[in-house]
Amino acid sequence: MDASIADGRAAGIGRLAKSTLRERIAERLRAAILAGDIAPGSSLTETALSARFDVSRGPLREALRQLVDEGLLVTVPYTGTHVASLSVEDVREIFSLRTTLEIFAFDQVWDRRDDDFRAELLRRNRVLIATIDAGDDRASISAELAVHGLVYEAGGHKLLQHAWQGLCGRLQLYWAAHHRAHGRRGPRRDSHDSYIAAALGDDLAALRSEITDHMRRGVEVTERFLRDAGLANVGKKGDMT
Amino acid sequence: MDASIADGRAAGIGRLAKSTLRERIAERLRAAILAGDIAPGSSLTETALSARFDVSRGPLREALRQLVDEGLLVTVPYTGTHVASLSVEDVREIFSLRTTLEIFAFDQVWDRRDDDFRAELLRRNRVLIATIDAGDDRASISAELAVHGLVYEAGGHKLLQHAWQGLCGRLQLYWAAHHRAHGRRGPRRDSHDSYIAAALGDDLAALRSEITDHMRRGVEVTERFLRDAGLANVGKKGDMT
DNA sequence: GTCTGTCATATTGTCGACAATCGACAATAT
DNA sequence: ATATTGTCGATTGTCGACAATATGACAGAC
Repeated sequence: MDASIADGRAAGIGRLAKSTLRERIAERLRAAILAGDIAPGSSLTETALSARFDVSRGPLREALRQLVDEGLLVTVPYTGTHVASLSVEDVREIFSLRTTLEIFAFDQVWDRRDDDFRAELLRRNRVLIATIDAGDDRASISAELAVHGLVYEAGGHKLLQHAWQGLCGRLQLYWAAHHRAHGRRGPRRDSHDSYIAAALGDDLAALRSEITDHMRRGVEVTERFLRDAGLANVGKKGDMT
Repeated sequence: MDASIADGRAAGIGRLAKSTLRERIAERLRAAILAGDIAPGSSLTETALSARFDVSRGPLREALRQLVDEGLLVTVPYTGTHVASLSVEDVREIFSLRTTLEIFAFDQVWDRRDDDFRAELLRRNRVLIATIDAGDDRASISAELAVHGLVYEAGGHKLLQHAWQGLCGRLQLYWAAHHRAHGRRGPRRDSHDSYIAAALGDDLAALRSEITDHMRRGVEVTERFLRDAGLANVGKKGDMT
C-alpha cells in the first residue's frame, strides 16, 4: 500500500469540521456576548435573531439553549431570554471554584511537566505581555485565559477541562461587563510574573498559595468595582452591532 | 404595608414550575437513562422517541441537546445520538474531580454546620441504610447521592452545586451500567459510617483523607469491574421499556 | 382612587413537511 | 477476488406556519 491522498499525509488534508447551523449560530452569539456587543441583562428575541442571522427559529433556539447551559443566557418559559448578569456573589463563586480547580489541575500535571509544557507556558505568557503592551484589552483577556488554560489542557482531564470551559465563559462575560462599564481594564503587566515563576518552579505548596493570592486579588478588584457601580447593569437594554 | 398573601410568607406559596414539553421530555429521558432502561451505547432515533412520547421532533431535539450537555448522550451530526458509555478513564476522572469538589464543599460549609445540617445528614444516612437493608439497589444509589449531596446544597454555592449535578448524572449513568452488567451492586452497609463520623466531627484534615479514601475505594471497585467486564458494553443495543 | 376584569399584541412553544447528509449494499472495472 | 464507485434507504438538519402564553393598557366597579 503506497502513499495516497487518503492517507492524509499531504498538508491541509484532514478532518474538516462538519458545521451544523446550530454550532455556527452558537459560536457567533457566544462571541458577540463575550465581546460585550450585547449588554448583560438585555433581552434577545428569537424572531429578531433569526432574521438577523437569516436562519429559522429551530436551530436558533437550540443554540440559545446551549448558551443557557453554558451560563451565558437565562431564559424563563414563554417570556424571553436575557443575557446573564452576574451578581457580586456570582463572581465570588467563580473565583472560589476556579481557585480549587486550578490547584487541582496543577496537582494533576505537576509531575508530568516537560519541556514542551514550560516552553508553551512561556510562549503564552509572552503573548499576554505583548497584548497588554499593545493596549488591546480584548486580546489581553483572551491571552490571560490562554495562559491559565494551559494547565487545564495539559492534564488531559476531559471533565476538568469541561469545567474550565464553563468558568472561562462566565469569566469573560464578567470582564466584558466590567470593560463596558468601567472603560479599560487590562490585567497589569507584572501581575503574572510570580504566577509563572511558581508554575515553573518545584514548590507545589508555594504555587498553591500563589494561585489563592492571584484569585483573591482578582475578586478584590471585582468587589470594589461592583460595589461602586451598584447593580446598574441589570435590566439595561443593549443591541447587537 | 401590612402582611398579605403576596409577601409569600404563607406556606406553599411560591413560584410554581411552569412546565414546557422540553423539560418533561428531558426529565423522562434522563430518568430512563439513569435507571438503566436504555443501555449505554444504544442509539436513539428521534422519530422513534417522538412517536413514543407523542410529541414533535422540535422539543425532543432540544431535550436531547440538553442531555448531551449533561454528558449523558453523545451525538455526531447527521449520524445519530447514543447513550454515553464511560471508559475506565472517564470513571477515574469522575472520582478524582469529585474528590476535589467534595473537599472544597466541606471547606465552604465547615464553619457553618449547624444542628439542622447535622440532623439532615443523619436523617439521609438513615434513609440510605434503610434502602440498603431493603435490598433496593436503585433507591440505595439515590440515597447515597442524597447523603453526599447535602454538603453541596448546604454551602449555597450555585456553581459548585451545578458541577455536582453534572457529576451526579455521570455517576448514576455508570452505576446503572454496573448494575445492568454485574447484577446487584449496592453500597455496603457500613461503608459510610466513617464518612458520616468525619463529616460531623471537628477534624477537617481527617475528613479530607476520609473523602480521598472513600473515593479511592469507589474507583477501585470500578476498575476491577471494568477490567473484568472488558468494554463489552460499548455498542451493545438496548431498547426502552 | 384603587382594584379588578378584559382584551389586544407580541413572543415563545409546538408541529408537520422538506432538504441535506450519512451508512450500507450492490454494481462494475481491474 | 478485490477495490472502487454509484445508488438507495434511513436519519438528521432546517424551515415556515399555527397554537399557547405572558405582558401591558384600558375600561368599569367598589
